[in-house]
Amino acid sequence: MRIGELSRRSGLSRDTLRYYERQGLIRSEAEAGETNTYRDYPDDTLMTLEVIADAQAAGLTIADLTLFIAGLKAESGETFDGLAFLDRRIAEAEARRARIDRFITTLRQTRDALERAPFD
Amino acid sequence: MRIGELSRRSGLSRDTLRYYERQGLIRSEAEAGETNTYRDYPDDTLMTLEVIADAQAAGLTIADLTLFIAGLKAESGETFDGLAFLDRRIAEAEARRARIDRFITTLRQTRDALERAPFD
DNA sequence: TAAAACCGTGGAGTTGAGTCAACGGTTTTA
DNA sequence: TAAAACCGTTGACTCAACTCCACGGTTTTA
Repeated sequence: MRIGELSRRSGLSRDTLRYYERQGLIRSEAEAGETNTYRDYPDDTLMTLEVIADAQAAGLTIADLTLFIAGLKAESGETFDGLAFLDRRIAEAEARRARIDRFITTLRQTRDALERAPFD
Repeated sequence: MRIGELSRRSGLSRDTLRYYERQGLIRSEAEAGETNTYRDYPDDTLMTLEVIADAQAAGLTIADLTLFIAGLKAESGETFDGLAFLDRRIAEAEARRARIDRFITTLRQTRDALERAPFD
């Protein structure tokens, strides 16, 4: 699919998609047998973009993600300690989730207090 | 407590603390009866800083937090729709939480796959 | 009491993640 | 077939959240 369609379906701007591609997060090929230079994205790019959004919510930077993607497909064994990397990210994501949970509790308490005493 | 101690105990730099104060997130008084111009933070600032960190994990910007704090203490009733603001933030925080959960699942699956096939 | 450790201000610089503008080529549509 | 709608690149710009630096005053410590 071309960038315009991917943009519509993902909700991300064309600039953002090209930016992600420059950073190595997604890939495209030149459209087959065309004279133009238009990008052609495979359908599963939409799923990749969802994972990217999830990872960002969990606090990973784009550089982290690049490393992650590069590491996972680097079959070169020793250059990247995948397990350690993953364990670290899991712990960080869980810590962030705990913070969010705490904040949701704070918000709910505030909300309830405000609802009970609207004219303070 | 002075800024150096607050910095040590919170893990935030002195510059960050002064930045937060400029943004209205925390407050200090001049040290009582001193000739200097040193900031003096109340002990509960540490708790405030925890809430700020939680809120940031939940995706709020510092501007959001400033608004939030200002809104809650503005007894001026009409200028700020506290309930709507809170409901919106709760929904956003929950959405972010769901993304993180999904990402943790992804990470765990990746980790398990890597552990089972370490020499791919 | 001098050195070391703190603190203050003002302002410039950095980083991450986009976003925008200008300019020109390509497809699609009326 | 011309206008509208796309697409490409390059490079500058923005914005949030810090971070650093220079310079000078204050406290604490050896």
